[in-house]
Amino acid sequence: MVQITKAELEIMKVLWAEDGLGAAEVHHALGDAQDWTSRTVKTLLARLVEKGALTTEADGRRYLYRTALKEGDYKTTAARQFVDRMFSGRAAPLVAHLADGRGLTDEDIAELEKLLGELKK
Amino acid sequence: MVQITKAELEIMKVLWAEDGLGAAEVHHALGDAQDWTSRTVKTLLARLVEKGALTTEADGRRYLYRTALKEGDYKTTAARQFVDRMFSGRAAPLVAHLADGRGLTDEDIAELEKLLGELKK
DNA sequence: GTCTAAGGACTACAACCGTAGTCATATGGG
DNA sequence: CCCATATGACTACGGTTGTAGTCCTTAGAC
Repeated sequence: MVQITKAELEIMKVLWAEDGLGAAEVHHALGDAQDWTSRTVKTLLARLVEKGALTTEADGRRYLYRTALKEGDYKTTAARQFVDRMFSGRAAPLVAHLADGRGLTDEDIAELEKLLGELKK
Repeated sequence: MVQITKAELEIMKVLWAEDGLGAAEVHHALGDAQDWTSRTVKTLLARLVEKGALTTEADGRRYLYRTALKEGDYKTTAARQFVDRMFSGRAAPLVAHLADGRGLTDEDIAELEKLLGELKK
């Protein structure tokens, strides 16, 4: 699985939300969330293409960027890696730590219960 | 919260398991898990001290290293950061992604149910 | 007492990351 | 037709990380 950094992930999020944007559009979509110049955005896009996480399609004299890495696949792998590194692969301690401190919302708990119900089938 | 890298985390794990070891003992405890020279281990220990994640206590002409950062605190923060970055802070999608693919073990599911039961109180 | 070996302090160095700048080109507005 | 501007290609640069090496001191083996 491709390794995506924190900054690059922000770019991927934009393109997962709307695929096939040009660099300027990605920059715009980031808005104030990330205070990056268009140069920075383009560097990150280029690095993602190099890594194989994005593909380009010529559109006149610019590129449209498309995700080559599926959001779900990436997140599944990332979650797994994280849990392996931090919690020896066990999900329960992870959730316990999340609950600790900030606490899970009631909604989180309800969703988790529903999920567990499905998993047991 | 101190930022701890992947390699540094391996060192912390050793000291969380048994606090107050010397550099050579940490190196030994890592065993074959990490194929590092003792130099590398000492560099990582020094960086962790610099970051404030460990403290030293002189023991003759060597140091004993002690954790200054509690395992639970660190893991809680790390888990939160990860969930925020990847899943907008929602726990349920994270668990869903973990379940996807490898699947959670029955034990995981049982633990999670127990945990949810406690959380609802 | 002398020499080796273990320890800590300091230094190294390439790859990666965040954040951009420069350069050449090409296009659309006037 | 010309020029500002947008775009992509390439380059930059300091900080972090992984992975060590060198140097100096000192304690213990003999």
